Amino acid sequence: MVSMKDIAKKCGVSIATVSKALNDYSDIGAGKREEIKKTAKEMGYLPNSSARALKTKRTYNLGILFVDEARSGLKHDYFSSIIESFKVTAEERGYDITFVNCNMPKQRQSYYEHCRYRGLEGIVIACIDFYKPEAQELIRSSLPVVTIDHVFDGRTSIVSDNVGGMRDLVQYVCSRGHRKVAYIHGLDSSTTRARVGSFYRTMEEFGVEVPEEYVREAAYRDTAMTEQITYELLSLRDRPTCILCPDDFSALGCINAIRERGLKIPDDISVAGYDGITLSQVLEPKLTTIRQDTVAIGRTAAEELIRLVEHPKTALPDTIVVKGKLLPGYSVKKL
Amino acid sequence: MVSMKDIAKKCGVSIATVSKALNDYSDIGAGKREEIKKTAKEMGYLPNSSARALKTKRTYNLGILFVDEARSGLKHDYFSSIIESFKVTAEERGYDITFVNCNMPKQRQSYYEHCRYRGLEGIVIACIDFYKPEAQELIRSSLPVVTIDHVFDGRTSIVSDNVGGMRDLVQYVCSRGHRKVAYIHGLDSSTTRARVGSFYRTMEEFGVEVPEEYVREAAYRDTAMTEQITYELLSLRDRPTCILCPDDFSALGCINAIRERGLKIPDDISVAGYDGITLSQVLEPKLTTIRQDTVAIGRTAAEELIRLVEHPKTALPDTIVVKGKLLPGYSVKKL
DNA sequence: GCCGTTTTCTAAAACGTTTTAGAATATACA
DNA sequence: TGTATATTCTAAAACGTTTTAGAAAACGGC
Repeated sequence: MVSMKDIAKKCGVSIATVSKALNDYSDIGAGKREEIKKTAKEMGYLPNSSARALKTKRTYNLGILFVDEARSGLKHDYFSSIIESFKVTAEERGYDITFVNCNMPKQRQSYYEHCRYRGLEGIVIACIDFYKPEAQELIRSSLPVVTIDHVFDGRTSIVSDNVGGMRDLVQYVCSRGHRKVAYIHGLDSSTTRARVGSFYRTMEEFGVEVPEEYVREAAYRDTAMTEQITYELLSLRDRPTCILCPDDFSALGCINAIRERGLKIPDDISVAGYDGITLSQVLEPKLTTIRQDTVAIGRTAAEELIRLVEHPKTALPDTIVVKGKLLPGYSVKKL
Repeated sequence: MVSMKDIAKKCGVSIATVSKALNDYSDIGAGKREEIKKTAKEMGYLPNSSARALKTKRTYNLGILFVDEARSGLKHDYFSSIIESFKVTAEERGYDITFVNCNMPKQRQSYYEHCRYRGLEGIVIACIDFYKPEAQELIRSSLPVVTIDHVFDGRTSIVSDNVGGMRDLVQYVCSRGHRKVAYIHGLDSSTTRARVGSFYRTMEEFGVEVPEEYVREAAYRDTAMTEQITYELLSLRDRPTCILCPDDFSALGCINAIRERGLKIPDDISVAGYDGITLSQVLEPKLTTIRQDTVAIGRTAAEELIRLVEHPKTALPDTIVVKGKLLPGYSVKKL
């Protein structure tokens, strides 16, 4: 590997001069600068990021901690879209992205230790069990951290507008005349709590008291559970006219159950999802859902994290809410 | 940040001794070693990977180049599953994963340059336009490279068994009595060519000549195109009894078109996909498809890449074919 | 021709490790 | 007891940068 020393020798100058020339210091004469740059290119010189990092204490490397219990981390459309957007923005700003290791073998380092070891300058955390001690250690650490869809006191977090999203969805459903609305919500999490709360409140605004048996729980993306629960909802004496699902994917289970019973969507019963992933708009009928703005979430997360890294003094921690958008689709009938 | 120097001072030994103690050199007395390790832990010491990399020329960092034209890189279930598996294996072997940057701003580095700069020890390439000059530069470089689903002379590649997979699928379809089988295949690529070739050959083994109008082309995952083409296939005087789709997701377009025409799957017409993503087994009816073994592909890619990195002499480049598995589902009727 | 500036360059230290070569001490053997 | 051999430790160089402090040269003004 050709280093600055080689260039210095070839150009008959000192290493310092090479460094300054390549970094456009005003110190160096224009002629010499160009000559050095030229021979650097000719010799195929590339800077060594390790050496640079060692000296400057800047790695321009961000970490991304992203693993869910189900080991389906990257398969989850919603989160992988966010990551993709985060990556694009970070790279445009000159940062690389490294996964925070979670499967290390011997001498197991904690998340935090691993981040320090690798010199990651900031971490974005998503889709993880935020209450694991290891996660807490990282979140409580002095490293710049941005969390997604989970708020921590004194830290920056980007959250999808679950309250507003669910409000819009319920308002749409109610405005189409539905009053008997069932909600199969996800397992307990801050996201779920926000949506459930917003569901109840908005229904109340429409003067509707939701019967207890209309509100059920199923794991996100678990079609088998939504299918089973849908059967039970359909068997109620007072059957709902519309079923809200935890997310678009699990809505498939609901849809299957409905069709299995020989009912038509939306003629006999209405269905809505949440997320607005590609799938939802390809189903027949198009699913009524809330599109979460994954691009904005990812981009904002990157911008905020980089702000924390580059201006630790002035960057105030904050909770940023990213609005979603109703995709009306055709799965909710006008009564 | 506490460094070896601090530990050395505290323990009253030299830096060299600290280094050796922490790295379990036989040089250091057992007592001293434990004492040093203990105070290192107490002081919250963490090694500095940049310094270590600078000295040892080993970063234990692998790159992953993964971006498709549609910018939907991480959304593609098949590839993101592979990545996930690659990541798990690499991390177990002590390597971290960094994305090879493709959105750098000024002084744009090529993929190759970026890999060198970051000291990535090996690169896995997937889901990219392999013929871009920039990709070629990387593939032809001296860096250890493993490609996925694309074979390059003299390089290691992991490919899904498209020939065998399509053979199994066609054999299954034919064994259920189908002879009029249409195939909507993906856009031209080595993967597509393998599948199309295998399709024709296997049909031939069953003594069937496939009419030209049965073989159509649609972009992968493009439901609008498969939908349109399915309409056309259904309008043929001699309509096929089974339609093979480019992949599971795009099969949705096909299914929608069929239902729109008032036909039932599989009673009136049969459908099959390819990939075996979660979605396929959640559709009603369960989709007949080939499950590509993304876990094995990712794991093998990591193992081979690490082999190339650690044993450059003895690691021969090779093409490794990973078998898939037929998921019969219920979308192909027995005639 | 002298002095003060400006411009252009360099020496050398530093970042935090690893590692080589060798020093110092302890141990074994005769 | 003296010598050969292990054992345990250290000094110092090296990895490839960046940066500080200052040297040398060129320039202007008088």
